[in-house]
Amino acid sequence: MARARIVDPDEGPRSKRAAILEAAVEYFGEAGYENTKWSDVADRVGIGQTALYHYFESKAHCLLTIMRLELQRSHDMFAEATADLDDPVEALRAGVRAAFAVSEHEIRQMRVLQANMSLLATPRKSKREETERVAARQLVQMVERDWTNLLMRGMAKGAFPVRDAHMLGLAVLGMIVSVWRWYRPSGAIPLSEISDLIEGSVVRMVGE
Amino acid sequence: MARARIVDPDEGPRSKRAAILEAAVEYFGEAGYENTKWSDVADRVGIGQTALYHYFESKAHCLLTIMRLELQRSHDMFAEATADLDDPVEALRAGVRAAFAVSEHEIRQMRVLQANMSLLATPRKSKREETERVAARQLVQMVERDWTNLLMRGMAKGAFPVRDAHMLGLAVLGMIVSVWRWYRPSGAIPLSEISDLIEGSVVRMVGE
DNA sequence: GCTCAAACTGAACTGAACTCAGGTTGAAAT
DNA sequence: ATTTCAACCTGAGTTCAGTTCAGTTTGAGC
Repeated sequence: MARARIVDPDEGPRSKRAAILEAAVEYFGEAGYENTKWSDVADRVGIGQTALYHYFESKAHCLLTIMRLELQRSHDMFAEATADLDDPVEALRAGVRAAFAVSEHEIRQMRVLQANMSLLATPRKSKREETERVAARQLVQMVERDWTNLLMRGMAKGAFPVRDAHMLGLAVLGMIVSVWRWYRPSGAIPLSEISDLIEGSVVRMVGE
Repeated sequence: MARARIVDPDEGPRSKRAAILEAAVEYFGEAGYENTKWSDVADRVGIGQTALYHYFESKAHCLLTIMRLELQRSHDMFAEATADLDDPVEALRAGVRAAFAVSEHEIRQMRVLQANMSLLATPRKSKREETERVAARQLVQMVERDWTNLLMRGMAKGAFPVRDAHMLGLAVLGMIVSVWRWYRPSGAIPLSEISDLIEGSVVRMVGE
């Protein structure tokens, strides 16, 4: 399994793919996907609108790519943070902390992902879009399994009371990602405080 | 305060407003707002596309109306469920249970609301849309305050340990509404089980 | 300095949301 | 029973962002 991992295209020396993705994350994250014109992204990068189609099949294809990349990052960060922690409670805490140890650009990317999550539900007409969508969906399930497995491990070890690990995992994950709907770096509350509160809440709701 | 409550227009005897809202909830909820053509809604109701504009200024205006109505409902249900419960823990449990005591139509409406929440962030160009948006935003804050106040009351009474009630309230609310992103009535898990698990989780994370 | 794929472009096309300029209908007042 | 008029509706356009087309330019590597 996990054979379907998309290999991102090798970028030529004058490729603007990375610049497009960055500009798109910024616009989609700040103004919203619907509110940003595809041509705005082109302008920001300094190319004509049609040049975008050299890199992405469509505006949606670009969005789906951003979402997949963010999901890949989330999954990788979780795995790295929890890898060599045997104590389930410590692993749980590390997982939460990793989820909030993010740069401003990554925050925007999270926001884009969360705001457009429902896009992953329905099939796409074009091949490349559908490929990205399916890959993203699989990554969503992987991230869900990351949390579920952690909880199941803890329950098996007797560190957590036995409950429906899948549903509980979804609830934990839901609580964590809900932060990206309202959090803004410019706001009054520092992210570290949010992280601490969520970390404590997760430990309490999973434990006893 | 709360003076800005929108009074929904009196409907004439042959008004199709209710029918449009119902069809729109169904389409937006099942296929997604972006994926449903405004004319699909017209077809379902049995009128020409342009007749829609007699009732709503735009597709977005209809969506915003649906969202506002759902927020109003959520707020009212919470208030009703928790009104005469003095014990903070009991009130908390009642609030969670009320959030999940919903019909299939209301589930779809929740899904529409959650999937398009980010629409409330940026101002709208047209007056009527903006009015709906602002009203919806206020209702969001009211719902947030519902939970926050409940937590603060519990903390003041010594029923819950003192923590940042606003952040905790947002976390609780985030966990609850996250269910509408994945739950489908056709799925294997009955809603009552989800409700029970969330209820327990909320009590544990808020209490100690 | 040649080559050719990568990178780009202006002009045209598409389709869904929306506007316009009226036409129809039926509840209620006369 | 007729009239009235606001509510309700329509077909024919318009608009605009996303996309396609039919090529042209660029520059890294031979």
